[in-house]
Amino acid sequence: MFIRRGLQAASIEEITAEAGFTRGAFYSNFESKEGLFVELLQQRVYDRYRGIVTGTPPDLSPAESLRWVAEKLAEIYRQDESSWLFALWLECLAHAARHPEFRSLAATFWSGTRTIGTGQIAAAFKERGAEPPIDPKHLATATIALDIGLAVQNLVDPDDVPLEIYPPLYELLFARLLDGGARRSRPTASRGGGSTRASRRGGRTSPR
Amino acid sequence: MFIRRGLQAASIEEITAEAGFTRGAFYSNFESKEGLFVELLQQRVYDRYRGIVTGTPPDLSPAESLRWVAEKLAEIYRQDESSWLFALWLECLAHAARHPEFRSLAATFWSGTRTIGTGQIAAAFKERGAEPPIDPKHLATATIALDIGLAVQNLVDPDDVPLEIYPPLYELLFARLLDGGARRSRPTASRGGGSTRASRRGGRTSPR
DNA sequence: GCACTCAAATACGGTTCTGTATCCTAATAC
DNA sequence: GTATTAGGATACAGAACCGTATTTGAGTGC
Repeated sequence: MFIRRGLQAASIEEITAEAGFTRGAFYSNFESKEGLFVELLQQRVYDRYRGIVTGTPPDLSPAESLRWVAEKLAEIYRQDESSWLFALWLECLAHAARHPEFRSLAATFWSGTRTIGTGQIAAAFKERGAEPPIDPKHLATATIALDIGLAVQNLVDPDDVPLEIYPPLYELLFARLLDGGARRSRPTASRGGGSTRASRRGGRTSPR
Repeated sequence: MFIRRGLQAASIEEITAEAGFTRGAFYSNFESKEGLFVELLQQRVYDRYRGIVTGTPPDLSPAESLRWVAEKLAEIYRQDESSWLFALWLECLAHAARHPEFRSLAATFWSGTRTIGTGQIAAAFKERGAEPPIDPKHLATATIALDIGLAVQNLVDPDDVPLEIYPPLYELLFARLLDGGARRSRPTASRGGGSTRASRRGGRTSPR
């Protein structure tokens, strides 16, 4: 019902009716609508994310394991139709803006991804014997930020912000950075060869 | 009332009462709550943005005019306390996710910024006689995306994503790109000298 | 077989909001 | 000075929710 109607619009009445219960049953099991929402989100969404992150084979190289996670995520988005998650995610954020106690919940959307991203980026620099120009955690944050920002702009303006720009942008901003910025630039790289770590990520990594 | 209670939570009753009118008066002047919201947003927010963009002095260099816009925006955010805009903006997006007719409205948040950003970036490349590695519009989109994504992550997780990482990240991802990627990297650049175009933007450029 | 318990149903009282239909009144036209 | 009109107030009638207090009843222990 949250998916169908949204966090705010879904009423306790609707939810319980859909489940075949009454409102009285609800109040003897949950604190509030938000309480139910939190429990559901933990069970149905976060646990799957956690499973992916913790289930990454440990013997992969940084580039390979990043691709591994990206592909698992892409699987989820494909099978779930995915747009419902995006809507719910925005509603969750909007709620968090006015209800600070909700923020830590919303934060878990990305904290896991940020952690592994940080590790992978640090490893990639170490592998090349290079010094990161900035805290790898902040670089991981930036990759997530790009993902969020592109998804949002694509939602409201798909013509000006098509999803196709994901791979070349990741390639341009991050892969090149990891490579030390010394590679020769390809003038018309808009089609992105897809041979580097970033372009392999294939676009979406934020919940959508 | 939209600011105080939010787009969804604000009732027509509250709004009219606050304005010293009755609900009957409302319905003889507006189509719906959303209709009022759209009119208000246009008048109170977008017009100010438009004024800034169109009011940019035409004789500035690309770097200078970008900084000019950034400073004007920073002024607004400072004087308005600014967090109400962020909350409203998220609610607007959440609404747009479920009501496609709202998306074009939400899109105007960034279309103006994207347009001037595109022009500035193209000019910067031309000034240096370099070929953009990707459509400048997409680069402008990326700067906005970074801004959105960092703001969102900062909202829910200010400890892991402090606002201080804005300047060095812009410096690292965009300024360096504009400079052709040939500059010597400074190992501990987290304090970002602030001498380049991107770092001068000073952080926030998305509505917040 | 009886007492007990606990989850769920029922019933209640109340608030808030919506949208419309009708009435009022002050300004304007003529 | 009367007629017109349009914006706003009033009144109406219902719908949707909420949260709680009380009751029911199916299972459980003994």
